Parts: sequence; C-alpha cells; structure tokens
Amino acid sequence: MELRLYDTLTREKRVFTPIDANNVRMYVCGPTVYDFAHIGNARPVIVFDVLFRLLRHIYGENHVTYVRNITDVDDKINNRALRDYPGLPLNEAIRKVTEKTADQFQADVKALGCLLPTVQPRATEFVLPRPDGKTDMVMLIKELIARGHAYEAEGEVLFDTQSMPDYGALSGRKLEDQQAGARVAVDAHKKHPTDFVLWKQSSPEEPGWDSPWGRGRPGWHIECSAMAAAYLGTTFDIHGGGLDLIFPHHENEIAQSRCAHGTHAMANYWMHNGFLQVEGEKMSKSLGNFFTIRELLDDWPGEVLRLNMLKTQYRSPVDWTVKGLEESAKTLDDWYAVAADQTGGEVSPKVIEALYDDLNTPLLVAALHGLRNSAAAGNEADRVTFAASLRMLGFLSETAAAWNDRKQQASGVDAAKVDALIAERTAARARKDFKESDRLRDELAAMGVVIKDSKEGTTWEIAR
RNA sequence: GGCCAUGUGGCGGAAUGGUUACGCGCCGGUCUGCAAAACCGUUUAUUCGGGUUCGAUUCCCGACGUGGCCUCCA
Repeated sequence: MELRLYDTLTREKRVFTPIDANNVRMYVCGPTVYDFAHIGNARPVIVFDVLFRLLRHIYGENHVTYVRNITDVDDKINNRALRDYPGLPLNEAIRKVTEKTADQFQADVKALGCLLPTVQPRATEFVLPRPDGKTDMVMLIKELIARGHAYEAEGEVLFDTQSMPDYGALSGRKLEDQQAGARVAVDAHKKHPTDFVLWKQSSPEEPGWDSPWGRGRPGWHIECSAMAAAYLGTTFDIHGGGLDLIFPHHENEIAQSRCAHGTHAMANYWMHNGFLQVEGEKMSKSLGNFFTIRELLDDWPGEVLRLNMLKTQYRSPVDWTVKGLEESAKTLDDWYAVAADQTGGEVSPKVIEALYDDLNTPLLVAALHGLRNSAAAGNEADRVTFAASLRMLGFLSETAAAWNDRKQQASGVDAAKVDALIAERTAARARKDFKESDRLRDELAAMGVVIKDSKEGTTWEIAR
C-alpha cells in the first residue's frame, strides 16, 4: 500500500515519494491577515492538517516539516488599517489589524482540531536580508535580475515571463493565449502583459522597506517563494492551497523560485482543494451567506465543522448546509458515546488505506462507521481502534462528558430542574398515571429535552 | 470568449468495464403503558444523446447543467 496524491502539475494521481524520508517537507499558503477567516478558508487548513497527520503517521512525528505562512504585507491590509484606525499612524494601525486577525485565526484553527504547523513565518520578517541568512525577498529579486529573469521599469521590478520557456505549465496557460485576451491589462512598461510585479514603490504614506530599488514593498507572490526556500529548501515535497491560487499565485511562485534557484521544480506535488458553496449558492457577502469560522463556532463545536468538511473529498466542491452540519453533529454525538473515552490502541489500517488514496476522507468516514458498528455490537478491540483512529484524525479532543455538557450548557437548560421533572415522571409512571407522565414528558420536550427510558432508568439529552 | 473541474438513490457522498459502498432520511419490526433512544431489516441512483465493447454508471465524442480561473479571492 502506497500513498498516492493528485498532482495538479501532471494532472494525475502519483505515488508519493519524498525527497528525504527523514524530513518530508510541505508548504501551504496561509491567510492574508486583513479580515477574519471565513469557512472557505477553513477547508485548506483542515485538509492539509489531515495530510500533515498522515505524513507524521507514516514517516514519524519528527520527520515532517509543515510550513504555513502568514501574509501580513498586502494592500488590502493597508486599506483595512486606514478604514478601521483612521487616527493612528499607518504602521501602528497595520500592526493592530494583522495582530488581531492573526490571533483570531490561530484560535479558529485550534478549535477546528488542527495541529500547529512546524513553522508559521510572517512575510514581513522575510522582506529584507536576515541576520540568520535565511532566504529573503530582496535576495531572491536580486538573483532574478542577475540571472536575467527580471527587469526594472518605472520604479518597479518585474518578472520577465518570456524568459522562462515553460511559464504557465501549472495552470495550462500559454503566453500566446494571454496576449490576445482583451482582459489582460496591458501596461506600457511591461515587456509582456503577463509579467508581474516583484517589487513596487511605496508612497511616503504607504508601508515600505529600503531596497536597492528604492523604498517600496514586495509584490504578492514573492513572499511564499522566500519563506518556502527559507525553511524547506529550493525544492521540496508538497505545496498546497486553494484551487483559485493555481493562477496566478502558484504559477508565479514556481516561476520566481525555479528561475532564482535554477531548479527544475519548486515542489514535487502540487495539491489544490476545491471550493465551497453555501446552501447551493456561491458564498458572498451580498447574498448574506458569508460565514466566518468564528461565527460558526458560536453554534457548532469545532469538531462538527471538521467532520462536515471531511465528508467530502478535498478536490470536490463542498456544499455547506445546515442540514449537513446537523447530520455531522448527530454523528459525533454517537461517536463520542460509542468511543467512550477509550485510550491507547492503534489506528485502523482501513482508515490509513482510505487516506492513502489521495485523502479519500469519505471512504475514511465509512471505515469509521464500520468500526463504530462493530464496537457498538460489543467488539472491544474495535472500540479501542475506533477511538484511536478518531484521535489520529483530530477528533475526540475532549471527554464524552465534556462533549455532552457543552451541548447542555449551550442550551441553557437547568439540569436540576430536568432531574426533578424526571423524578416526578418516574413516580407518575410507577403509579400508572400515564396522563401525568406524558404531560411531564411534553413539558421537558418544550424545554428542548429528550428523554430516554431504559431498564437502568431514565436519561436525557438536549435535542439538536 | 479561452482554459479547468464537475453532474450517482429523497439528501450528503464513495467505488467500479459485468455482483448491494457508507451515512442521514423514509418505511417495517423488536423493545416500550404509548413514545423516544437503541437494535434488526427493507427501499430508491449513476444528466441527456451517440460511439467502442459480449457487456458502460465506469472508456471516447457531443449536448446541457453547475462551479472555478483568466493580475492580488481558500
């Protein structure tokens, strides 16, 4: 059994072979911290967390390096800073925006059950040459100019796309096609319409760094090229992100990195997650179906959001619906009850096998259902395996009791009152006063409490 | 317009050149004072039209639908 991953560059599933099994290296494009992350942003975070966990399982916990950057230099951030903190000096306002947003992102991701990446570098720390000598953006740009892949024009430094014979390979674009397209803005100072900015000048009001090309700031793509090289080397194993990043972001990252380093590949496997729709419609602020992770966490435990995401294979579109969330919540209630705080054990081979096929998480969920049914039927070995498998995937982060308490607390139901009503009902049933016992049951139901009678007595839970 | 992805039962969602995925729901049963829960069981599908093939949901072509990218959106 071998791990196979779909590679966007070759458009096929390929057996995964790491460059160095002692240090498997993965880079995933993280957030640009200008606004709270929405549920669509959560998808790559969760998907690549699962891959990270799988790689750790295969190669060992200390033999995988996962880098997820934080982009804290971007014109959207500048605009947001000006809007939200009009009185403050820009640099201070920017810091407030990026810190607040980055902190919220970290909290959100943790709630979703994701492990901390090995490193989370910030773009602003990689603009200028560093004391530790790690690759920085200015260094890369100088190298690109020296190698004849970039040129200066009107104060900008631009990447010369025509200098790279196979530019466009990832997205399947040809330079010729781009020329004819009327929608590609033609700037007089560009040698070719697809040439893109590596460095641009900043006005005195804009954030900037002093560089060989004057005071300015980096273009959009160069920060990932720098941070990836800084931590993972000039060629590494896996580069991931959302489908929309294929062009131009990843295409241009590849161009910059390969041309600066003189390599044949930036990453050996390019993975892209599909998009997310909400209730069958495109998520957009104007439609009012735009949810931040934070908002969803107010209504659902993070594990519910996580499971809901993993019910679909990562390359397929996800339709994010309340019905789906309810189903996921119900499933987790059941799984918590059946797993029953088991500890230890090994992850099920079936779970690993499903993940080996390009992270087939729906098949994985089916395998979990199988274990669950076996455990519920009394197979104690499978109960342990079931729990171990769930934990490996980032579930079962709390005790079953805590899981149930959370639901009760969220509902605001008074447990003592429920217990008192149930005692009354039990007494009524004992004297065969079923009219009264049914009335009490209705009263509890009106409070959102469902009761369950069994031979051992009556238990209750919060209706979803 | 160019390029890319996708279209499976009431719903979500896998797999596969020929034999029921799985989950939710529905329905039936056991249990129950009646229910609920639990457990057992049943049910329904491969967008359309061609082609290849002994045989296609699976491969090929076309149509239609949906989504994405085409300079800073995961």
